[in-house]
Amino acid sequence: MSYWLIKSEPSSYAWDQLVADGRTHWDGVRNAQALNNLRAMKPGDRAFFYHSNEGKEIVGVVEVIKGFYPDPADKHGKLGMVDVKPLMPAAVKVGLPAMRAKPELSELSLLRQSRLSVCPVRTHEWTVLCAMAGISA
DNA sequence: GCCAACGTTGGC
DNA sequence: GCCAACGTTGGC
Repeated sequence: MSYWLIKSEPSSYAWDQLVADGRTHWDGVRNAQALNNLRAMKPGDRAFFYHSNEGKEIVGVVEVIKGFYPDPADKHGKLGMVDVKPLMPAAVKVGLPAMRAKPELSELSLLRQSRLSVCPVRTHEWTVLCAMAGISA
């Protein structure tokens, strides 16, 4: 099982919306590197749900319930999506400054490449972040 | 195939 | 609202 972090601006798709929907297609990813990460997602993988721009914090955990499949609207066959469902909210939201303050997270993809919308998370990073969020996932 | 110009993302 | 980082586009 792999771990990830996916970003969304709350003004376009917030955690509460995902909870209300029960599941969603994670599409609209165009960046090549983010798409590569998306392609590597497998059912059962977990991802932090991060609110960018507003909040700038981890607000929950999602589970991948369907691995990468192509976007039928894309004629070039490059774009695609995965399906995710909410797993649990963060008991404590984890903001950027808190993450930066942790030496264990100095290599965190989110902190190193702020514009990458789908980031990998190492196992030890996942563990640290779960502890900070007050959850066990 | 290089690189300048431009667009977008996202933190501040 | 500004700007840094970075991706993309297009002229050469």
